[in-house]
Amino acid sequence: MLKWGLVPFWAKDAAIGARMINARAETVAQKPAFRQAFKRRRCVILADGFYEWHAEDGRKTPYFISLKTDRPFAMAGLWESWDKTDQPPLETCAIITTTASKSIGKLHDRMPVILDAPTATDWIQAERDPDALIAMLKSYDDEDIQAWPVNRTVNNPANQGPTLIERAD
DNA sequence: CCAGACGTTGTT
DNA sequence: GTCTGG
DNA sequence: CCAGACGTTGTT
DNA sequence: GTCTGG
Repeated sequence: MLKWGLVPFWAKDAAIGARMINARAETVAQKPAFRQAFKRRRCVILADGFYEWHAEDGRKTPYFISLKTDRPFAMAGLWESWDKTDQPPLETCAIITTTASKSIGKLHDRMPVILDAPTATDWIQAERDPDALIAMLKSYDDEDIQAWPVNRTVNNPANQGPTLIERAD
């Protein structure tokens, strides 16, 4: 079970993971925290949607973003194993972000990298040319994405359940 | 040379 | 572990 | 990102 | 107002 928040293998303290939730596609191959995972430990994180917050009238309105097919999809990720304690290794992951597609860009300037099924398979192959990997990290086709506002109860991560993704206006 | 950072804009 | 900044 | 704390052992 | 924790 991967925990979100990538803890680099060299970290002295697992707390660094809290700041390693996302990795930018533009720099993931260079950054010390991610580049080794980029070479050897790529993964996909499956979801049926994600949230972005849109600043409007001094408030941040959360939006639920998903595929028009309502099917789950793969997000490009990296994982690490951190083995600096007596405990079993801590396995963690990060989600790669890229420039928002045109429609999502109205809400927020970044979005997770969504991979279609064949590309997801490519992404997790052991040996890949770094340039080919980077080329996979594009924003997803706007035509296939839908978004709608949801209730602000989603702002508290303790809140769970299907009502969080119901449309609210 | 050593000290300090190592990342992104998010909720796991 | 490796790079950057001082 | 938002929610919640924010501090010390105390008297303007 | 700003920082920390989740």
